[in-house]
Amino acid sequence: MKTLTERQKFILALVIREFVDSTQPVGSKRLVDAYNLDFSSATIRNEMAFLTEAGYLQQPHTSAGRAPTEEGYRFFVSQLMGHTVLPEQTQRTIQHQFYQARNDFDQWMRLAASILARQLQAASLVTSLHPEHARLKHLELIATRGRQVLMVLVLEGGEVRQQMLALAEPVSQERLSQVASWVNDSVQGKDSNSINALVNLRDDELEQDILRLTANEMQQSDNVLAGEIYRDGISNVLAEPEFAEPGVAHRALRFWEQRSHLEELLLQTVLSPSSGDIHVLIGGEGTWEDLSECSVVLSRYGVPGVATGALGVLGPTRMSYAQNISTVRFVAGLLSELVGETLSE
Amino acid sequence: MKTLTERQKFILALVIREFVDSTQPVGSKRLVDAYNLDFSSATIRNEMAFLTEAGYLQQPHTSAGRAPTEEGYRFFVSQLMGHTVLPEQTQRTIQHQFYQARNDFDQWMRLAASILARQLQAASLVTSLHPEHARLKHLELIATRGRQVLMVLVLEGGEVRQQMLALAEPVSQERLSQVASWVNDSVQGKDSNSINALVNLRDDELEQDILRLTANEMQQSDNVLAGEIYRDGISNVLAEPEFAEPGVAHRALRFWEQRSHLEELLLQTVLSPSSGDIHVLIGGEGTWEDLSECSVVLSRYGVPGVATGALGVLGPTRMSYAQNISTVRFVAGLLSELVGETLSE
DNA sequence: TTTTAGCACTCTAATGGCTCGACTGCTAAA
DNA sequence: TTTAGCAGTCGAGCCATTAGAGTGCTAAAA
Repeated sequence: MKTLTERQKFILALVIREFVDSTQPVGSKRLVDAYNLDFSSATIRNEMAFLTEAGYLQQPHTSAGRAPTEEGYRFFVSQLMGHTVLPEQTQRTIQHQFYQARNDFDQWMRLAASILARQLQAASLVTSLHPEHARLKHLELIATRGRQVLMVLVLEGGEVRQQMLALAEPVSQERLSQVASWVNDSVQGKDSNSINALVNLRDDELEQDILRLTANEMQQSDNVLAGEIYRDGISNVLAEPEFAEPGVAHRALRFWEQRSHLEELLLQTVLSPSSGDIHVLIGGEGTWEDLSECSVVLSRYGVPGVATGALGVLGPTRMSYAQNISTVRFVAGLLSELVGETLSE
Repeated sequence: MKTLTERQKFILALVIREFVDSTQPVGSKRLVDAYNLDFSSATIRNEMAFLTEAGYLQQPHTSAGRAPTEEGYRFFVSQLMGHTVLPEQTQRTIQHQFYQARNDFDQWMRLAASILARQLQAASLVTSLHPEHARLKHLELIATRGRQVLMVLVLEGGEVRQQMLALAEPVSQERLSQVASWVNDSVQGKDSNSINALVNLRDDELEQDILRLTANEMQQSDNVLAGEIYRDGISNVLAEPEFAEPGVAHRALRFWEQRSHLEELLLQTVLSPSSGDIHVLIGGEGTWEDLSECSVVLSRYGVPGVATGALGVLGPTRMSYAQNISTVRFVAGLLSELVGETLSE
């Protein structure tokens, strides 16, 4: 990778800014005019030629202006952009919206998605909050028909899981309530391992079964992505000009719609062990074919080691990275605070 | 509305069928060739002219073939189509998929959406099952921080609601558990009205508060659309040729994404008191501007009077109505059976 | 050595004219 | 009542042309 002079960096940043604003490849003359530069268009042309050679800019065709390459965006994000902080006014607006919904615990994530989508005119994604290690708060067993039993687990932190069980033989509601009551008395606050360890200490077969199934369900709940993934604002993205071609739009939408794709994306970025602060994926990064025209900004939120989740936005590669990153960072921070207040007892 | 001869009905049905298959306006000659008709193209032309006059067909321009009008589709669906039953093989495929997920109670709706989307290459929608009149099964109160309390309600039928409360003053977890335990003993199986009636019989302020809040939350739960709306397969729809124009695609997507729009749509069709069997909305029906190129097939499912929900598909107006309607009907029936088995005790 | 004015060149997007072909509606005969 | 035949219509596709934006290069100016 060649090193750039200060002026080259400056021009690269300008080109990106202008391209993001105008949607059009930017030419040397236009750039000089738009920003009242002290250089002539010929100088800009020379620098642009260099930046193109270095792989940071590209030309759609010979007689067109320059557009940033993915590499160009990456350089911009990592070296040029710096830390932007959200304007006070915007911060207050967002805080206010959360304040209004402070009681609707299970609506926070939906709200976060809605705010991100509206604020950034992008598609947003928020996973539900997930305890790192599930602990049982309460168990409920509800007889339905014959051997069918509905099991409801309330976990510490408020997450709820339900599962339909088919027992070996029919059991009365009274018997079920007895078992549930015993389980609630003896294993409250325990995690799946401790519960599993209890199984062999009991003689009663039904109790054993229930303990086993409870532990199993809680193990499943330990999967970071077991909960809901809230999405919003995808129509914002498809309104962008780069998605006018039906093929591009269709690929992006297909990706976004498929939960498994999103899970993979999250696991390989913010949910990976080596996860840093904020992840920025530019143009699919070679791995996500369907996202070739898109960029993704992701962040983790919550209380590390206790309960966390992930959130982020997807937009065209030609997005305002400074704005997107600072907004995602701010919302993640805000949500983390709210969650922290709720969890710390 | 003019009455049609048998032959005119026959030709209308053929034009619709051919148009649905080919995506192209169909001409008289093509129709004769494709179906080996016993009339000449001139005869077809005369009949087509009549059908156009009557408002069932339209020409994009003078020298083009005919395409069905929305009125034409409506006539077809209500008079011509008849009752199609899903092929045995398809029925078994679908049943099999449900059988495999029979224990994942809360996954049924998601699965139903997925099946509808895949089977019909359309966008699908399934609301979560909703009890007509919520009854309390279990209440859990969890102290979090200071005056904050997480309230979890488990309703009969398995629905779960959680809400963050801010009490007048801090209360210990023991006290909360006492109150919860008392509530569980005394109001189990009661609906919101009965619970509200209890409030004034108690002296304890905390108990009164909790009762009030519980009743309030259950009333909210009585709203038919309080639960989740699962969606799938919207990318299938945007792949259809009529959505190649970005404007059309964007409008449809914007509608589909906005929960409030879907709620309104459902309330005015399958959830309205006068609801019949299956609802078919063709081309927005003048009410839904954004759905001008779309049709929607909706059905209610569940056990009437006990717990119900709605499901359906959205596709281009040029859809195979017979196939869509019969599939929606079948899946709704299947889901109703499953739900019925689970609920009847 | 760096910057800039000037110029020849390139390529797209837009425009207009042309043809081809798929339809139609109408008329007159079967 | 049906059909063969025919004149007429209109969009899609295919040039050729043009206007305009932008480039790279060269040689002069700073």
